[in-house]
Amino acid sequence: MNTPLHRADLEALRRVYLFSGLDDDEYLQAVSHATTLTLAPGQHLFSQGDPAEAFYWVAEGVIRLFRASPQGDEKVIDLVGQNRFFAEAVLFMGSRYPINASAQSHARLIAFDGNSFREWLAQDANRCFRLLAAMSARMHKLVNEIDRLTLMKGADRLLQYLLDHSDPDETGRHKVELEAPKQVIASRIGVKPETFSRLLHKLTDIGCVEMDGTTLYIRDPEAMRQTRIE
Amino acid sequence: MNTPLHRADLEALRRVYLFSGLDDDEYLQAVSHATTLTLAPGQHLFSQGDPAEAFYWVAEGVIRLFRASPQGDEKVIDLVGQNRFFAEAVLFMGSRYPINASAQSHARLIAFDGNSFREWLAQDANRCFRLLAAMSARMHKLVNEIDRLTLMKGADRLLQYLLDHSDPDETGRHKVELEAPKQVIASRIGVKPETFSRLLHKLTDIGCVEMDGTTLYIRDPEAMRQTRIE
DNA sequence: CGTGAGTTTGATTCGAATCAATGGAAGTGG
DNA sequence: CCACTTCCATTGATTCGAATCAAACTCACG
Repeated sequence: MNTPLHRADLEALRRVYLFSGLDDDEYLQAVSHATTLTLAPGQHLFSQGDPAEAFYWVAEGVIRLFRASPQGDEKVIDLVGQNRFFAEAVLFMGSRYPINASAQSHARLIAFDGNSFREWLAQDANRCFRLLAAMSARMHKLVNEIDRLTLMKGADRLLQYLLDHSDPDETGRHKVELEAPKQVIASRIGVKPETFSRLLHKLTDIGCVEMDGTTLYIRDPEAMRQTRIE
Repeated sequence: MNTPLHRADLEALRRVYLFSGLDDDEYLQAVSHATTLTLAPGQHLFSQGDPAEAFYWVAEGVIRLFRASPQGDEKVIDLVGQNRFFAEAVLFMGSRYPINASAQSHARLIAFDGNSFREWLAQDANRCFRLLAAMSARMHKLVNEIDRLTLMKGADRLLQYLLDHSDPDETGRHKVELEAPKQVIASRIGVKPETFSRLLHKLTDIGCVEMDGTTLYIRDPEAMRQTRIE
């Protein structure tokens, strides 16, 4: 289902770093080959090894990026929410996606055709610089991820994840809306669902966290940021 | 210790992807702000959080890139050997190195000044494309790394590492020269030294691998590539 | 209501870390 | 050249975190 871009998406996209500060011409040229597509919850977008012909921006919903092992286990590499790009790095690589992507929820995506976008980039080194910066940030995140997987225990990774995803709400408490079912978050932080459940309970027992269905509240984020769980 | 580039390095650098296919002018301009520096074994190059003013190419030796935990443990992210770049992604980021770098052995590096190099890049989108490609490849490697850390057991990661670093030698056997002390390789694949030792023995017991001090021989790489250790 | 996916809880197993000690190999200095 | 230190690798005993296996429980949905 490919259609032109909605008005609202055009405006939102223009504010993201990759496109900010462009004049009208430049911008319209950049998005001229972009199309909207809609995914149902669970719908598959691309698989590891598929030829990479486009990259994406999430206008609405959550996309699950994951690797699958030969045994059928899957490891969620990232959950990509609103206003974020994914798979943009692939445009300069072996031309194959290194991961799988599925819609975690109902989602609306903006797809950028790879060839057209490369042409657009090639016209101006400044445009490339934006992309380079975005990719650097992405790499930095991946290194952090490796670091956490090796240097931290499950409980620490969970806490870290919660802190990274918390927002102060009306009452001043720090709220975390889980962006996916718990088993998916579990895979994201690198533990099994059962372990995830237990870890979460440990955190509530200690008093770090209050749980209320799919939303959590963190008691004292600042104090916690240094904390190690024992 | 900063000195101009050696003749041999100039020629070798010219053959690497980032610079290949440039005319003399372009190339000389690219390396005009590059300097040679020499590190003694164990010498520190930069720390996580240091302002990033340069990136590097390894002319000789091995550089250890690593993260350190507050507890003092360190995780080796990568061992960068001859003819490879590192820290190039940082030029477009927060201007701080996200990792530590030390010389694992005696090493000769070519340092590229960040500002000058960015200027050089800015002159031509094609130059940026080379860098984008290099960074994509790097990201792909990081994703693989995460995948292995979460989806595979220690023995599998070790085997994988050995396969990735094996070369067929004169006799047709597949040889692996360990690029660093075993404890460092251990950290690289994400296990403790003691575990590394035990895993290596398990592999030799099974008959996958022959060990001879710092060099290893893999019996049947092709068969092994699919293998899971149980 | 039933059905089934997602979550929780409990008992058990397993992989790897930890703690502790021994065994080289390389390098230093008298 | 040998004693001595030091770093690195190995080996064994034990502990610990997390996976696995198995079973209940919850709750949204047809």
